[in-house]
Amino acid sequence: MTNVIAEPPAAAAPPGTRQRILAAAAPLFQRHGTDGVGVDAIMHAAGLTHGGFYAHFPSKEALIAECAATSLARSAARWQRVAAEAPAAAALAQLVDAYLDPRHLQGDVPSCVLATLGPDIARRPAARAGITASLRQMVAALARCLPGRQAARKRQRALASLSCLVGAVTLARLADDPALATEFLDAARAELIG
Amino acid sequence: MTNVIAEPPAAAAPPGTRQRILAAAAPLFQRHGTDGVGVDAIMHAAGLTHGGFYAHFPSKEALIAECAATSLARSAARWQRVAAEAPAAAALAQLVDAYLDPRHLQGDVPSCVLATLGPDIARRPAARAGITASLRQMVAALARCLPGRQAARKRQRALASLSCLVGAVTLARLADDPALATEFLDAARAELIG
DNA sequence: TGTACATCAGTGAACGCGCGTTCACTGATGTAC
DNA sequence: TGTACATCAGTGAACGCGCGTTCACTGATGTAC
Repeated sequence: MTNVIAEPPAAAAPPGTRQRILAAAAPLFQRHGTDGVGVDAIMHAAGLTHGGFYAHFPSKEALIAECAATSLARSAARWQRVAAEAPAAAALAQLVDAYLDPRHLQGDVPSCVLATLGPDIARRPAARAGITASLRQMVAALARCLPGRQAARKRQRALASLSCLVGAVTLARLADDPALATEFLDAARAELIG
Repeated sequence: MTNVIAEPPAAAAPPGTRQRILAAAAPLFQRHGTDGVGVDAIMHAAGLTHGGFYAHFPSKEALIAECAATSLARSAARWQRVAAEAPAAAALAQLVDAYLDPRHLQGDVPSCVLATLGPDIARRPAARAGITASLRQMVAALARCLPGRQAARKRQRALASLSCLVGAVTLARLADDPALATEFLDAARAELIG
């Protein structure tokens, strides 16, 4: 520590393993919460032992941040693609239907991090900073799909629509009754795509 | 343990202390997450030492469940009161404005557990079971405030409106930029009360 | 009124456990000669 | 082609710490006589 010359970073690991850890962590965090899974369980799910974790990430906190960021970035990229390629109404229907897919309520299909880890991410500065750009992209993509003439009005509706989507999945996961859960999803869909 | 005769339950504590623990725990859970605060910190905030906790609650899990349940029950009762007493449009405006109050974004004013602890509660069966009745009451109260003739349509809009409220606060807390956060709150307000 | 005793909410030391993190080591891979 | 060596991703034992929980104890309160 007295040596001023910067040491080389901890040996570069092959990119494949890093991605495997991220891929293993994402669904575990979603299902159990970020505090509900340990580094041990994540590495085990990736087919490795826990000791090797720190060759790929400086801390669990960093993994959480990167996990949230890449997960939402992937969603944002897909939204942008759909919004750019499909006609507005069809694109909107496609995004909304995918987001409100009832299979997200079971554990088997990974859902959106905003609805499954939102408040958790909000409390972690690094994670929060890492997702905001994607959040903007998703709003912009939604705005492009919405009807209306004024850009400001479209943006406003996009912000409210995204809120409705995230809230509906949050509440559907919260309701201790499958019928009520489905009602939340159906009501949001009806509100957003008539 | 070999004695079959049931022992009396752990000495009944005065009701005041129990409420103090609940009142101390609620804002801490909201700010730091349920895994981010220990029994020690909660009892300290209530002006007690951690050892006494188990005279009032069987476990931290039980405290979390009761905390979420009573917090949302209080909200539900207020919504029902407002919906019953004020004219529909005024009641809606009052509920929406209170819910989207930007002061909830700072830590000082307690916010709604749905937006601050939603996914966390959803993962805990006891907590989830304890809030569902209040969730229904809030939907019913909102439905009474919304314009429309058919009850089914009003209920549908109430479900979507609650989703929009919860999602807007979740996203506003998530956005790493105060301007974007305010946009989410304002857009939801505009969507719900023109 | 005064004394002895029972009650019991709250105390704080102690427990076992699991977590995040570190680190000396292994063993497979590939390069130098 | 074969041997010796360097590299380094991954291993797994070990660490310190904080957490949820337990429990023997304290000391204030109130009741019995």
